[in-house]
Amino acid sequence: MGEPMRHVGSLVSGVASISQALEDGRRQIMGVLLPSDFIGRPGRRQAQYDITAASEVVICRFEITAFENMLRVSPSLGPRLLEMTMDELDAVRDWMLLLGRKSAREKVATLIYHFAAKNRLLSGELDHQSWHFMLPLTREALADYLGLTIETVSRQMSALKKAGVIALQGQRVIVIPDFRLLQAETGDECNNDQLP
Amino acid sequence: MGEPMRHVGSLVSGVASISQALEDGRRQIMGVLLPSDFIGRPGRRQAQYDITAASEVVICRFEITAFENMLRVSPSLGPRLLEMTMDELDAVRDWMLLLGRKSAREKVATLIYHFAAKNRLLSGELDHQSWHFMLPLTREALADYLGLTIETVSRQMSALKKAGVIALQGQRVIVIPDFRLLQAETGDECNNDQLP
DNA sequence: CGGCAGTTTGACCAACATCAAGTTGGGTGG
DNA sequence: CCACCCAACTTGATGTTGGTCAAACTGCCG
Repeated sequence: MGEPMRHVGSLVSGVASISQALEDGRRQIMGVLLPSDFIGRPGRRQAQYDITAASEVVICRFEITAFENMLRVSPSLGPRLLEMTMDELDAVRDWMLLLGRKSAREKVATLIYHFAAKNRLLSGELDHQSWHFMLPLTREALADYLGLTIETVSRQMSALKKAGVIALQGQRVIVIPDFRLLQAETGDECNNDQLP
Repeated sequence: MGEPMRHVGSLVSGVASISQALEDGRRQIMGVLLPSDFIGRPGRRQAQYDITAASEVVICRFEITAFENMLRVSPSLGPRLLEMTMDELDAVRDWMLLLGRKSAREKVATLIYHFAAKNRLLSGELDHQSWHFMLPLTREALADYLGLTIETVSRQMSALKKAGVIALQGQRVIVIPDFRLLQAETGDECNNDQLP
């Protein structure tokens, strides 16, 4: 409610989250926005979700009407946006299985696995089994993304550390000695064995 | 895995669900398909989700390649599909808040509220405060949709009945004496007061 | 009149939340 | 450069919600 949305855009650098909250403060993050992700909804003038920066961000934004014109004129833009929207829909549907059916431990393992895999893919170093990267979210954001409390997230991270599945350098950097060990904790049993 | 998808389509009549499962049997329904809903994903040859009929259904289906040609040729089809996909994305994001942050009672109340509202809208009789309709899903499907067990769904239905928020006729027909009473149980506190 | 799938109810238990201290570590001012 | 500060995080004790296991109930169909 309040002023209408005037822009859509795309994230150029940094990390942000898209979330929704109940009046009593309960919050659910529905997605983490990374560079190249689209923000906003052409065809609608009313924001429904909160976009929150999780770091310094750069956003490339368009007047919403201008973007809608581009959409009408450029023949490649529509299919591209449809493709991105469908990818997002698939990602969000996968996350629903996590929210509705996974245990706290599986949730935390899955989240770490996802971020690690994305980082590894971007850097192109697929040959190493071990890996380390920086979590772009606070524990509170992690909790709101997983449908857990901060304390439960923290406890499960400690448990995974004790089990040797991950190691921590400081509070944000995570080391993964063996990807398959981590994958085994996600509950997916996905036989995507492209690892040696 | 297995044979590639050869068709996309749209639901003409009946009710179906789209779901995903873990190997140990845990299942999450990610959406309920009603007449006019689209099924499938142009641009992809691999089914990722299970579509399960919840009643007799009629489906209008297309060869996936034929549909992709229509998409290229017809100028109104792309935007239409984009609009539908974005609507679905919004619906699914709203459901994530339910899965991650709502109590069992709020989940059950929200689901009943949604089905009732949709039915009421379709029938056009917005003037009555009370309403009755038939739940199109078994308790098991309800549980898989809400991320709960059958038993918990059953208990919460009984609790709402005892509280006078709903009444049951048989096991599938639900009577709602006062919509606002039901809405108050959803946890949304949404001030959409278009009721008298 | 069974038979059986779907549902309800009860007793008990485990997982996660809540409440309450502690601990860590990065940034700031002295 | 050090000491302090404060937000973010961890850990522990306890409570509550929803899951599990088990038994009865309903109603539809043969």
